[in-house]
Amino acid sequence: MSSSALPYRPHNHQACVAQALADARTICQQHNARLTPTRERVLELIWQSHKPLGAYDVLAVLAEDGHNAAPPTVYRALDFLQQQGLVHRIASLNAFIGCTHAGERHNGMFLICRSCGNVLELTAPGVSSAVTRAAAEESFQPDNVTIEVAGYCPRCASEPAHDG
Amino acid sequence: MSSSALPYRPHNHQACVAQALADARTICQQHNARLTPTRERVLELIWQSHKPLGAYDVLAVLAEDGHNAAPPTVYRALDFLQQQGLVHRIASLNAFIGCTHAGERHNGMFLICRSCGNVLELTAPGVSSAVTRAAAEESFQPDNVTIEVAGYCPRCASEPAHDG
DNA sequence: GCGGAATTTGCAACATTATAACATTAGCAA
DNA sequence: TTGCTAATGTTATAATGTTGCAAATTCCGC
Repeated sequence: MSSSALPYRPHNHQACVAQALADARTICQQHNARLTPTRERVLELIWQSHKPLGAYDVLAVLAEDGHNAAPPTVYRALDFLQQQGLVHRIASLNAFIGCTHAGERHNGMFLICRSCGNVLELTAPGVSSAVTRAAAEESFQPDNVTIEVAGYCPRCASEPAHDG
Repeated sequence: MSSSALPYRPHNHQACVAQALADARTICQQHNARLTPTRERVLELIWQSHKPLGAYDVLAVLAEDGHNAAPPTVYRALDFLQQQGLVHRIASLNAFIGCTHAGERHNGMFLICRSCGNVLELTAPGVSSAVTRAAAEESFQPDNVTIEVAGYCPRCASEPAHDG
């Protein structure tokens, strides 16, 4: 269900998407949640690259599909997908990305490349525990942790701007 | 220039603001940056509580002041203040808060109370180093790190909704 | 002080992101 | 079928953020 540093290496992205959709079906079934055609299509679009996609980008593609959709359609689908743990919202970009750890209990951390735009989601236990510890020192009860790191991915750090 | 867990305890907030403004003047002088009246006023407004303030909230108060301001005025002032390290933007809230570690080299981490809305900024070396390490493992060059923890502050965790 | 360059602000319009409110339809079970 | 709930459609609007250009202010060398 996962692999590491995927976005930075060439890979069979078709398979990547197919796997994500298959996982999503399984997960929704387990949750007794309905992965309707609209929701599935939105998930597919989000997964079309490892770059986060804005809600209105999704909307535009739905329009091309011939689907006469309005913003609430997209936001509702995205809300649903987030609740099922299938996509994440990147707060610093107002955009959404497919979760590469769907179904796993995880605390994501996102590495966002300023140059190519790809985002890598990591499970970083060391970071999570450090955050929990720091919060505990202030007697703060964490509920949701957002960690987003903007910078340069290995490829872009050496040569500029890739599209992978 | 700092103290710990300030927002959660009663304190002389007048002095808190005055100190922040005094620090800001010093810092801007050191940077050869101009803390103009508008910028100073915006900083003061941001500091009026330990709750983050939206750009349009600032705008509304400026309007009450009789200042005929438009959005760019506020955003420009906020950009300036961010560049000087005097305020932080909380991405998950689209709002701004005064920096409690202005002038210090720091990597902030924000504890955001879902109940009272107060935000505590921490310097968390353990967290920073864990993030840096995790990024390094992926050969990623971090540039800017966002860490925002939503949850419940000590006061609200016991009894509901304070205003401090 | 004076004049030119650079910074800052005013202002109007616009772009982007997100939500509210209410009507309609689809899925499903008694 | 009937009736309930979840999901979607539809319209309008709210909230957040930006662009571009003109006017004013400030800085700085003279």
